[in-house]
Amino acid sequence: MTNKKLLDGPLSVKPRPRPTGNLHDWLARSIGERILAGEFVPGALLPNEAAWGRIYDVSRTAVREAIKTLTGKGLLLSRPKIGSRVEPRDRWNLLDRDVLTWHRSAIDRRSFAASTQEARRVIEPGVAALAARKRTVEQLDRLIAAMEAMRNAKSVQVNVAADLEFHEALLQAANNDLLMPFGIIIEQALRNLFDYTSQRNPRLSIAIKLHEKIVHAVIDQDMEAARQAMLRLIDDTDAVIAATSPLKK
Amino acid sequence: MTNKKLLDGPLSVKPRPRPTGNLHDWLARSIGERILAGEFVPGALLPNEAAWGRIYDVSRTAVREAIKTLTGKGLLLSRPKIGSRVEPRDRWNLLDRDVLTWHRSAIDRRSFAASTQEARRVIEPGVAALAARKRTVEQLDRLIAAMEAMRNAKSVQVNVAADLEFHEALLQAANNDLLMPFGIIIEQALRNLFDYTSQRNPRLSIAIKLHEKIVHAVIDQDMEAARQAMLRLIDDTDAVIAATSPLKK
DNA sequence: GCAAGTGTTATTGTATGACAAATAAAAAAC
DNA sequence: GTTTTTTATTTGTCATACAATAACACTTGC
Repeated sequence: MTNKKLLDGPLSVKPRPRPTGNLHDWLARSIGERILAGEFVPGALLPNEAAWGRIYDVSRTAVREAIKTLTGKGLLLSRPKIGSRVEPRDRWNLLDRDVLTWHRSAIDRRSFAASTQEARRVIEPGVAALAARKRTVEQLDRLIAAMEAMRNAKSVQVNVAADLEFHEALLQAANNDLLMPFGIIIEQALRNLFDYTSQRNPRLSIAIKLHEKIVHAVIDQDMEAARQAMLRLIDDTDAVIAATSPLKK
Repeated sequence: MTNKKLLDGPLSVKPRPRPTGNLHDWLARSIGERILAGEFVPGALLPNEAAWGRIYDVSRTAVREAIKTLTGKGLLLSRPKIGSRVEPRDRWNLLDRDVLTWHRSAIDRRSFAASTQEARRVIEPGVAALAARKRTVEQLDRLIAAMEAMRNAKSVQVNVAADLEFHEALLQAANNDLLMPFGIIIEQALRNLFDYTSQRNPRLSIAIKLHEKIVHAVIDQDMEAARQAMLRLIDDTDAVIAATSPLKK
């Protein structure tokens, strides 16, 4: 950091808790978080590259690479003489791992949980039905193994991992590339749920039974049964969330 | 282009049909297409930055920015001393506009149509149901306006645009951010359908009636009716696709 | 006044060269 | 054989210079 041109006045807007790891990654994260937090709304013009460089005391190269990363995620569009403008929300790749993480930390927990559960309710029953129809035997094995791991889990951590693996395996068994990106929502929904309960799930045995119904439907290749079983599982998750205090954190 | 270090031997692997517009955008597209086409499979190591520079006769700067773009889309991961490695497929942001386009041109039309229709069948009925429950009056107005435009359309182009607008409006009316990224699938599905028929849709009047049923269900806030109406619409689209020659192009 | 062209200027785009940091792989030491 | 050290390769970061683009102000001609 031999950047001589430090901001010398009161215009120095932001602190710079200089990080670990790659500079451009960290920059992309910093700027991305600020966009998702609403500091720069869609249509707004960002500070220009040189300004970012001054704000964070980094070279224009690093700034540009960070901006390219964010552009790749659909958050920005840069044009000469104009600058970098925040894209409309419907262009954002909200299912990108990073973007979803920033989004999650920008909104309150409960409404995030509500969105994820709502989205799961739209998609996962159909995924379960597809998996029931199209799964290969290898994919079925993976699902059964995840079920087994869930049943035998001795700790909450192991249980959560098995749960994630179960839903990931189911999604993969649906054999449709275009649905795979949805996995990140399931993952976030379950992690969020885990943050809520944070203890041993009191309904764990119920949850296990519900998962088993899905497995059986997939074994039988019964699309409707799979769909219904998944719906009941999501209902149960909603119940767990509803049972936690709305004021918690 | 004053790059003196041209490849001088028979190792010069690729042509360079130097493009229009931004170099790094074009580079990202070129490399992205090659990845989606399977030239570099997940886990494979890409040529290093300097090599790309030689291959396309561009500076390392441009190469790095292109790679950052692709990394932002989840296709790559770069590490010092290693290089840039193609990420596993489930990390790819397949719902990114660019990535989906590259994917589309990398696989054959029919299987792309099959995937998109299958995905729509999973997602859109639930979206229609959600929209029926949660739409605001403004959102309903937008939906009705799209319906009107569809009814009055004099050309295929206008009809397709209205159709896209209809489904986009419906998706927006579902009021769930996490579902918005799926809009790109619907868009691609409809565009693909248009490429198929490429003429005036012989079932146009049927399609319009099916869309109207959805509108009425959303007006009535009848979730089940909306779901069923959407399912019937997708069935109809499948029928149109099935009616076209499997050998066409 | 106003339309059309013309120049000015702010911003991103591209190139080059240099060095830092990370780390896999090879070499050396034990 | 195992551990440690060195080396080499690749990405990461910086600085600087200039090109390309296009919004905006300005002139010019009518």
